[in-house]
Amino acid sequence: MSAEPAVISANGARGRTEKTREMLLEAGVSLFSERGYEATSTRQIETRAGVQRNLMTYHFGSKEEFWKACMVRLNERMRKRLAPAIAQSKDIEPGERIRFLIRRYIRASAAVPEIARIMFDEGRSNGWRLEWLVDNYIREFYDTIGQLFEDGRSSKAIPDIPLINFYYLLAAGGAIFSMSAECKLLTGKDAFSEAMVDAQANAIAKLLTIAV
Amino acid sequence: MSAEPAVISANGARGRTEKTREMLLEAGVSLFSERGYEATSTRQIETRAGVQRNLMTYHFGSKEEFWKACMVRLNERMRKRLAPAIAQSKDIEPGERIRFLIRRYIRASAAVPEIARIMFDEGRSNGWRLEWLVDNYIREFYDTIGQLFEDGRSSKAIPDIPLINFYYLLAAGGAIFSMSAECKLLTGKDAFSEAMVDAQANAIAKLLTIAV
DNA sequence: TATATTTTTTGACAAGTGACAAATAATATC
DNA sequence: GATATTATTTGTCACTTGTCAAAAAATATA
Repeated sequence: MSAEPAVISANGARGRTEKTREMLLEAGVSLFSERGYEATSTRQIETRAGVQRNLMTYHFGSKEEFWKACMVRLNERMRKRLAPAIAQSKDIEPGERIRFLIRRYIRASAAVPEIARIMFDEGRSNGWRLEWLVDNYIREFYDTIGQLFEDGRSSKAIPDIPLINFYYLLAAGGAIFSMSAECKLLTGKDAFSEAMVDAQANAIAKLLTIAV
Repeated sequence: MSAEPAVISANGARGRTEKTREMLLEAGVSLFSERGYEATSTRQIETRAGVQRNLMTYHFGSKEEFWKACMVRLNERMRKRLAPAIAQSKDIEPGERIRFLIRRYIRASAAVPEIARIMFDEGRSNGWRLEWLVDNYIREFYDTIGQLFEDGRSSKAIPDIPLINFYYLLAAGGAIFSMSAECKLLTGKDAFSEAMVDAQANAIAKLLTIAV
């Protein structure tokens, strides 16, 4: 009754701290994507996380730093979904490859709709958040899409439109999931249902590629 | 020096009041679309409008009613751009008609980018604003698109994808203008330049229709 | 067990929020 | 010109915001 409690305490302590941070990050990701940065208060985040007031400041220093931590987490979540798709795509013949990747990207957009929401939000006006997002993630993503675009163009798999428009159409492919509340109210349909995600993935893949 | 000032005063009075409302509405439209409803304060609106504090409450009753007035104004602005396009389209042969309307719609989205911004913003989560927008404008717009979609399908001018996906792709066609700040930072290009608006209109029209 | 460290809890703050009400100024009506 | 109406200006309210600081509790280290 001396060694074991010590170990349990040690894990319990780290576990408690970790859980607090975890709950806060999860609440932050959903609230920032639902309401935007300015419209989300630290107290709202703490309340949804089910933790005490001021724990966000303690664990992350400031609302600004906390937001960045949320973005890191979101991006990691997206990366984990896209990485295997990219790996798998290597074995697919060039013609079908783009279509496959677009479908997987749309599916990922549905699985992590918070990213598109935040991009639509932050992309509107300049500021430290947009700058941070572009510097840390968006630029790299854009370059990746650019590479894929060139490959697709040279293998005649992508229609003749400029990269920029292709990129923003791809990004906009997640709009239906971003606007899931409107979609439900307008059409009565759940944007996240398997059928709907499938339909959207197929529609975007069909439109953004040339049939063989 | 008695008759003239009276007339000027009379016009000046109504003119002054009208100008206050005008300045407020213009400030509201831009601020609501830039930052969203919750993140925009009445004092910010009044400051940008260049009018005194509390004049928004006086002229519109509350922030909520003021927001609705801003939405009416925005919708009117969009309607004025789309109405002539629809009238013109009657003379165009069915095959080319959809393409023409899509191009005009995208151009209108560029001319009034605030609408798409607010839709991306409010479409995310339920609330009185989304409900109001759907009831007053979005539902009607969706039905109009639905009509056009059916016409386009029966004349084989639109690819075989469901209406919902077609609709959200069309709506998202304005994303590049919504995210003009990101676009500029990412690509260095102005999303509102004539060349870019043209490219986007052509790209969406090309992808969402079947070439003859 | 005693002590040091980390985490949680509570208290407080200056600044900002939307809204109400009253005082003042400007304009319309007679 | 006198009076009524409308518009603007100023004052204030209760509430929320992000953050700092200190007290309290929990855990780690010795």
